Amino acid sequence: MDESSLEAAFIPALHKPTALLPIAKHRTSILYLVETFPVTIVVGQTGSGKSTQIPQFLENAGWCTDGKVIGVTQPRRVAAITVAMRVAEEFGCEVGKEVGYSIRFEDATSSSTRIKFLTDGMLIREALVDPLLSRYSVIMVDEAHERSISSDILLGLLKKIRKKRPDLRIIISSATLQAEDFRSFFSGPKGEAAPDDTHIDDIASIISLEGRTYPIDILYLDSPAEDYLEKAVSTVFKIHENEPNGDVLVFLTGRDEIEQAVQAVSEWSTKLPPGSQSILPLPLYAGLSADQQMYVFEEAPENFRKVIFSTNISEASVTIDGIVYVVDSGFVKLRAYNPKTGIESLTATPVSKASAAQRAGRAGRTRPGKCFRLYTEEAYQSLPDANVPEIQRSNLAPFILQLKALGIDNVLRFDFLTSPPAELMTRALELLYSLGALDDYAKLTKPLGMRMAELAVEPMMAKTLLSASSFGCLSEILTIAAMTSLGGSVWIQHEGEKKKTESAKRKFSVEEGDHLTLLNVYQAFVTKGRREARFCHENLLNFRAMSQAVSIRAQLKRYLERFGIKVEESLASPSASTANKAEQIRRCLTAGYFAHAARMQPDGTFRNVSGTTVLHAHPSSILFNRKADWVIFHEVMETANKTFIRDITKINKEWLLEYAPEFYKTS
DNA sequence: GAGCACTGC
Repeated sequence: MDESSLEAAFIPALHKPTALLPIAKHRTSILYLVETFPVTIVVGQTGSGKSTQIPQFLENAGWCTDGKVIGVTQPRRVAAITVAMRVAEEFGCEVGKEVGYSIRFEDATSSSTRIKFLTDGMLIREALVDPLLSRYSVIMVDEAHERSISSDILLGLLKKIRKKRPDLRIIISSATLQAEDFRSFFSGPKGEAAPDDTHIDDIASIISLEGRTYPIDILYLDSPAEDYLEKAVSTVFKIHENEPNGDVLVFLTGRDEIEQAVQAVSEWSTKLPPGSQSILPLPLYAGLSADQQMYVFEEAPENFRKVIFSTNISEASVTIDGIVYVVDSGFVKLRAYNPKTGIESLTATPVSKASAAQRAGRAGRTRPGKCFRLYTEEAYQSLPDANVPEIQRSNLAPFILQLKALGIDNVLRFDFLTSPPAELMTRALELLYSLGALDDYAKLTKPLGMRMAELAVEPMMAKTLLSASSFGCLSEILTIAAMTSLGGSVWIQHEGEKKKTESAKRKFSVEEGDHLTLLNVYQAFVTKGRREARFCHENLLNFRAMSQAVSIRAQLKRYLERFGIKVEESLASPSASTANKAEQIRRCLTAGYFAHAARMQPDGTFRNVSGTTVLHAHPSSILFNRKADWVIFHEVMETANKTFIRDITKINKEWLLEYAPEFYKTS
């Protein structure tokens, strides 16, 4: 056979698939770098095997002698569990033996554990007890490019620890774009120590691993879409009509949009000619129950093309097999925090290039795929490289408290990967001061501030809990703290059954507000409902959330007992007990939430104390459309149209002056 | 009279 005939038969592929190189090929170089450099930055995509293989290479190479442990942090609990399970299997041991994991409520480790997977928040907690993290020989921070607050703070701590523990080895796993940021964070800017430019960085090095993805065609719109929701739906139709088999994943921003799109597609798909392949549209967002979420993982019935309309949950947290086409709206809902008002907002924002790449990558996991971006290539070029790190757009109070508890007094000087705006710091310090966690010199108070830092709830609730004994309602406040930390997932909402949910709620409602109502729900669950799923089902309660509340409550109780605070359990429902008990609970809540006070106006809306912000009771509140005067609330959030307050309780104005005279002395 | 993306101790 001559060469020319070969050329005639084969056409070179437009895109070459990335080589399927196993990470094993890099074993020696990784070990060399970890041996030589204090900090190693590993660049590799999902699927490169870095999280599972690198810890095993290190264990094998003797990094666990003398009882030392290799710690691998993950941003999410599920990831810590699943990676630990896979590594344990490859290692040939049970989870919890040589390979284990540690997350809130679950410690699957033992004295024989050598490779330990844990959430980054958990490792920061460990530093409270063991400030130099002396048990660990190597710490690998996985998915550091996501720039969560905890992984950012962890990196700052590790940089500090490294100076006192030169033997500690740090591995940071990152996407390509951010690798250089991490390197210069640990080594200083390139050439800083060498004016002659021949300086070889002796602190941090970067290694790249090939990922295992297939090529993906990226397609842009030639002119901007007026309505990306409409465009998303019509793009799905086009894919269905023109493209070969393969499931579709559509990225939208929220529940509303997703339900609309699912509706539109299912109406349209009934008009498909009989006999042709049909479409199965499915929603996916965090608010769905576990059962409803499971549908997206099931294979579509024969002659159906699965189309999943999803929030950002599928960008990193959830992986669905069989996706060949991705439709990217180009938007995501992001949380922001306004330090001037202390109000969080949640608004649809253009995605970053990093996010867009991650979304597109979801198409190429099993075979070559296509990504339809519902924006122009020009618009893509103007997107920011990465999202603004969480630390620059969040309420920092809980983290300042943790840093202080770790002995870092001068938080303004803390070495942040990216510094938070000064206003955010000031706001957090002011709040902590007003709660009594910090003294006039911004030092952590003892025991109050120290205990607030140790409790796994946000500062205002921590203050409430630590005040509860003196109000004689600790048992009740423990329950309320657990229930509010569920973040509104107590009730199950089925589509088109809003009325049913409302009447289910009414059964437990307490006139004074949401906190006492939540207390009522919990007490009914553990007594009448015997903590069973059936009770939840009958009352439209979220069983998973209620069980979670039981665990959180138990954990908080253990903390308090460790502080020497006695918890006297009482299971009387607030309505059945004296009115005095309910009042004590409301007073106690005021002692922690005085900064979240508002007063109802004649028009039914609320104003904050300074009168500057119009607040609306969230429709999920018992006080929605009811009359009230002064209230305190757990949470405030701004959406596109309105600013809502959630978990609201009626109080007396005098209590504010009684429990926060400093805070309210001018008003 | 109307709605919150995601994660964590």
